[in-house]
Amino acid sequence: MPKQPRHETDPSLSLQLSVDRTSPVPLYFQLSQQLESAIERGTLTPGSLLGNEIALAGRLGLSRPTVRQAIQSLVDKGLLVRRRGVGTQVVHSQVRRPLELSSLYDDLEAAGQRPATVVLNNVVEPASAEVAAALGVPEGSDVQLIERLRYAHGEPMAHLRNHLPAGLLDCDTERLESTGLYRMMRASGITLHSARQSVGARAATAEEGELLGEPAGAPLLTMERATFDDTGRAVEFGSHVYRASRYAFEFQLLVRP
Amino acid sequence: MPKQPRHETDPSLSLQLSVDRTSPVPLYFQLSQQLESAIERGTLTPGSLLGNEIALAGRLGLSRPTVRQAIQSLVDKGLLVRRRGVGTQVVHSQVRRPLELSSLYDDLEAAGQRPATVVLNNVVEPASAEVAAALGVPEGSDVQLIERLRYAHGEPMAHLRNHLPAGLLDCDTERLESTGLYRMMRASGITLHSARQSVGARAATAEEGELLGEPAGAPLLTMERATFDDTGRAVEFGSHVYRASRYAFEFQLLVRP
DNA sequence: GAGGTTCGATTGTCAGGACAAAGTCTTGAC
DNA sequence: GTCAAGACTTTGTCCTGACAATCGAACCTC
Repeated sequence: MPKQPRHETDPSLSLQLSVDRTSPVPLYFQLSQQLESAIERGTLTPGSLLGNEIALAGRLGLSRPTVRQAIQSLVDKGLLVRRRGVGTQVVHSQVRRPLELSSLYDDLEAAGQRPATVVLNNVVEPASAEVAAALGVPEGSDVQLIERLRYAHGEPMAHLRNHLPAGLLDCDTERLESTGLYRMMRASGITLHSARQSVGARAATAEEGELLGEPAGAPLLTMERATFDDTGRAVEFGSHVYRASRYAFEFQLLVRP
Repeated sequence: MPKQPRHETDPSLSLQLSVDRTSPVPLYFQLSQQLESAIERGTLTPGSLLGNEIALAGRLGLSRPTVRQAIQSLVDKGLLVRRRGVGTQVVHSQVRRPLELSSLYDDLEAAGQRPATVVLNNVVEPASAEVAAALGVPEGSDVQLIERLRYAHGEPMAHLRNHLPAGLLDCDTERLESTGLYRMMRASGITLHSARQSVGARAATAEEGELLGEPAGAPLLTMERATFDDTGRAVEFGSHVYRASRYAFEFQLLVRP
């Protein structure tokens, strides 16, 4: 019986990889996008080895650091795994997205559930102690309160209470009913950086039950979230409750190596 | 009035940065750790500019790529922000840890709450349809079931049900009561890679209430989690319930740029 | 045949240089 | 005084080259 060669045929050979040096898009990014779409498309099958970096660089006319940068970005996304002395492998799938700072609106829309919003309240009020601490503003100073009810498929889904520093955003009620809060922030030039979240559960009060169409005492999923931009300024503090019978948080997370 | 110079005094000058070239620890890692601890310690204050990369490299006797690699790792952690033409700034705090795949045991221990575990069940049984799908094994094949009650400060905290592929881990009951499941996995050479989680809420059944010291119908926080190693193999599927009155998930997350 | 050893393959780390792109600041024109 | 153009600073991208660390497999010894 003939010996098997150590490596199967390099799958990246038949991959039609190429880069455009006249494009303003960085070369490493062009490469990482092509690899990522090849993985999603299934051209690069899970478990298969990517050819070694030096050969890949030579074939594409790139330097090894550039190729490494492209591969590294996919490793960070959890799509590839590198092993010294072995090579770079496509992860055996199961990876979707590693938990973004997503708005409920975007999530529902992406899931094909037509989201709808009713603004219950949109006023400026003095900050309570809790809100002031979360936003890093003086207690009693002006903050914007936005209170919304979010529907999916015509059914109430969540009760959202957000506090924003006053004047940060033009909180037009009509726009709030047609899109998500984060989308409005990004559109107005705020670059979101990080968020601190707390997810818990508690029983519904009579009022909450009324709003959400659940009996009093029904279990609710709660989330509190403070969001910060890249200067460290708090841009939003939210206290939300979700109907546990209709909603759960789903997310993927990666182990940092 | 005299003009202010553009830059305040470079804070990294008084930082006692140094690298040990005889150490097996990579140079970029030594540097990033020193910077990180300086940030945590408060020596590098939020908002302050790090000296430019080239000067920093020269001062430390390193090359610029090495310094960049160190800085980049902290940017990925959310501790630093780079701006072209401006410099690298320490993020205005608020960042702790960007959500790890942590075990409840480690979390409780880190919080100073002495965790304790009682193993209720530790048997091999045939996989149900749900478990088989989550673990990627045939329905009815052997899987290990571990059922535990986790205490903190002597109070019941959570009811943990885990299913593992049979034979993956030596599930010694005594070790299970003295440490966490993930720690056991890592110790036996399994490299955790990613997990898919779902967090929700529901009312406690009578049995659950009994176990956890809550009345029937009390709100419980639920988590289901499938964990995968770097070959894509499912190594664990857990269905856990937490007392909502005593536990909430807290985590930080970063916006991927 | 079993076990340790050597060796090739592959990624990890590091250096040094060059130019491009973007933001800030100063200078100058109006 | 205001606005625009240009100089300067800083990070972003890319290249070439070199050696170290680690893994897997083939090889050799016992």
